[in-house]
Amino acid sequence: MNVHSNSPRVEDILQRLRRAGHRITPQRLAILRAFADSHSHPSVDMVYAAVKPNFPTTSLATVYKTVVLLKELGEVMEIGFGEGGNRYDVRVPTPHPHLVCTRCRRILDAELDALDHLTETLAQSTGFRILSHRVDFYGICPECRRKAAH
Amino acid sequence: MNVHSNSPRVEDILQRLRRAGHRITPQRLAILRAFADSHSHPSVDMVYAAVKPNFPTTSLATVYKTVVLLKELGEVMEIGFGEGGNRYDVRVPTPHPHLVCTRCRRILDAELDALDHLTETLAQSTGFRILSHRVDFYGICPECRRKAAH
DNA sequence: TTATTTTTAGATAATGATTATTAATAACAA
DNA sequence: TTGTTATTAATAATCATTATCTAAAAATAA
Ligand SMILES: [Mn+2]
Ligand SMILES: [Mn+2]
Ligand SMILES: [Zn+2]
Ligand SMILES: [Zn+2]
Repeated sequence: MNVHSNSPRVEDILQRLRRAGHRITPQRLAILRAFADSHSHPSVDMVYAAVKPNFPTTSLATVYKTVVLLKELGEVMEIGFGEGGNRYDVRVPTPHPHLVCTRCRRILDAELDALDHLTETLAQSTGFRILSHRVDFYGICPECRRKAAH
Repeated sequence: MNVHSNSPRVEDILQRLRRAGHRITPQRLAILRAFADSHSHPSVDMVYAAVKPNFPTTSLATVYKTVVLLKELGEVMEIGFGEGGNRYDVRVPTPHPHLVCTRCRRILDAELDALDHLTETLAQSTGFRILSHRVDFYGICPECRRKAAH
């Protein structure tokens, strides 16, 4: 496999991994690529399934440990869901709103320019020091709506 | 104990429990009151701890089963948190924004009049049929800020 | 009331995603 | 190439929640 076939995002992370003294193993590279390639905020299982064909001996525990490492370095954001496992965003690892389709389980990024201003207003009115947020909208995505309209 | 010492909210729920053919047991009453009395969106463990002194034989499983029942009837809203267990809102069992203090773990209701309009705008621009939401702001509450400023 | 039926409580086992453990392996500096 | 040591893979442990099962309690019938 061509060593230059990585996205800029993957190259960035690889550099910071090396700088922090971590080793670049084939497993890590494959897991990292799987995370970065996905646009649907994958779960650990989804990444595991994507890596398995190329690295059949890969352990699920290794995927989990890579997630912990990437979280520590701030390179992945965990989106917690009780049921059916957490989801991850390696492309944009900072808090931002999401649209969650409850039918196909896809998760899309949402644009909400008003959010920052809203947060500031809330902080002023409540006295809270707001440091982060979790903003999810649940519903049915356009594709699932089209399918449902037989 | 006076049978009329319940809040209107508790009375409402009791009526609907009876109407649905469920029995009002002392355990259920105690658990229900503990949920309704709390302003901090308690966890199952917190409710269990509140009930234990009055009903020492109460089982944790009974608290969990009461939660399931109340969820089915739409009388409690579950707020999922991966770490340390879920939290519950019996006072306002419909989606609304929350302020979560990451220091003392308290959860407060937040007023966000702009949210409905925001949701509609987002639905229009994305084609999603938005049915629900989860809006949490994480930070340090005023009391914890005061304590931190020794 | 007493008997019969159904619901619920309490104890505890099972579940499932995640984390911890540990011996074997391999990345990488010298 | 070799040695050091991080990492892997397999698997056990964890922990909140759910399921199971029996006894007790409550509703219902007789
Ligand atoms: Mn995202
Ligand atoms: Mn609330
Ligand atoms: Zn969909
Ligand atoms: Zn606080």
